[in-house]
Amino acid sequence: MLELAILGFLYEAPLHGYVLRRHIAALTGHVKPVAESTLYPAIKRLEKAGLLVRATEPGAVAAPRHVLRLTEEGRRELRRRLAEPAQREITDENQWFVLLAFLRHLEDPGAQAAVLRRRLAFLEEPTSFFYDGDRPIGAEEADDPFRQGILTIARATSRAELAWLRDTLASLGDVGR
Amino acid sequence: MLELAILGFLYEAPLHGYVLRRHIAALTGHVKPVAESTLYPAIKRLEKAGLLVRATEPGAVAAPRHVLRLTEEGRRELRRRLAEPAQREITDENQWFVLLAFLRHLEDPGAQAAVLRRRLAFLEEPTSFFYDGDRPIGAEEADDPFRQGILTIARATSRAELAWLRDTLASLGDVGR
DNA sequence: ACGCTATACATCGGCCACGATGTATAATCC
DNA sequence: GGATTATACATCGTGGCCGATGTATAGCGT
Repeated sequence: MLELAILGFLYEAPLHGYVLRRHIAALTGHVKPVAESTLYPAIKRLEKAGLLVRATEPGAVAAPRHVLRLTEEGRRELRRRLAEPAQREITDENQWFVLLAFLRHLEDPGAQAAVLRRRLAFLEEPTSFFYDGDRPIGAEEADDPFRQGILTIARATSRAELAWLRDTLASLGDVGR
Repeated sequence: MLELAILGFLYEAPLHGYVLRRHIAALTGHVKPVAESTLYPAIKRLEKAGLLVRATEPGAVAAPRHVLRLTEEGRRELRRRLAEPAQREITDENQWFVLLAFLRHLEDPGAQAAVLRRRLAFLEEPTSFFYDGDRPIGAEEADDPFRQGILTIARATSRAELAWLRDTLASLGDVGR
């Protein structure tokens, strides 16, 4: 997820680590703060994999900056990760949001629609959080207000996202199944 | 998060690993499947910490079962973790939902309300996913439909949860700030 | 007869994330 | 004048999570 965010932001413009960090903090930081000690090793991994290169520039106000720029391979890799996301990136809202943030970099509307359809299929599967044996328990019959809350909130989110997905798929010219 | 789920389910009744796993899968599995190779080491950690004990029973249909039962210390630890959640458990919806699922085990409504108030404070903070410099970018002006979607969905979720939080706080007899 | 699925546990290696800590400089606040 | 904050990088150790793999037994379909 972190690597996807790095590739996504650098796809738009070369950045140095510090600015990159602030972008990532804005995108996911309120939910899951990104530690510097996670970001810098991640940058190193991507560099080692040949997906980005560093150029050292004298620092504007402090230490010298390492300006990070995606290689052509890095640009291909971002598009690949966007087009073929892992199932976790479809199901986990945190990861899904990161993917959505950069989905515009897939130039083919059909490929974009295909990704949205995977999310749609996931949301259309019936899922409950609690079961009585095999029978799913609805929000009305949950035995405490907190579990009711989970079901209520999840349902509201799901409804909003389904509406948005269907609208967006339609405007992408997707003909449905 | 996993440990909290284990403690939470065992607080209600002793279970063996396999059933515990199915409960956890129902609670969080559609978003983030729980691997057996994560569950069993987690159980071991909790056992080593003195929070639960195992009793081996002959297996009903297969291998012998290890029935897991919380110790008094384990029960105290669950209540402590519920009453004093880490900030991540407040901000990350996945973790927050697990916490909510077991909040009923805090017997004091005041303590329950205090936890909900922390989530309320978090949701009331203004947060945007994207910035133009320091200025947050709203859903209307986001430059692509996918980023618009993120903002739209997040807003819908937030609105639903805020309504539920205020209702529930009121019914817990919370007088507000 | 054979394979598949469910029950029921367990280990191992690798990767990744995080907190703590370190090293500088420059600006701002009190 | 001293402390704090922001900029800008980096390492290290701990520990969690995961995929792959292993070991059994029992039932069910074909």
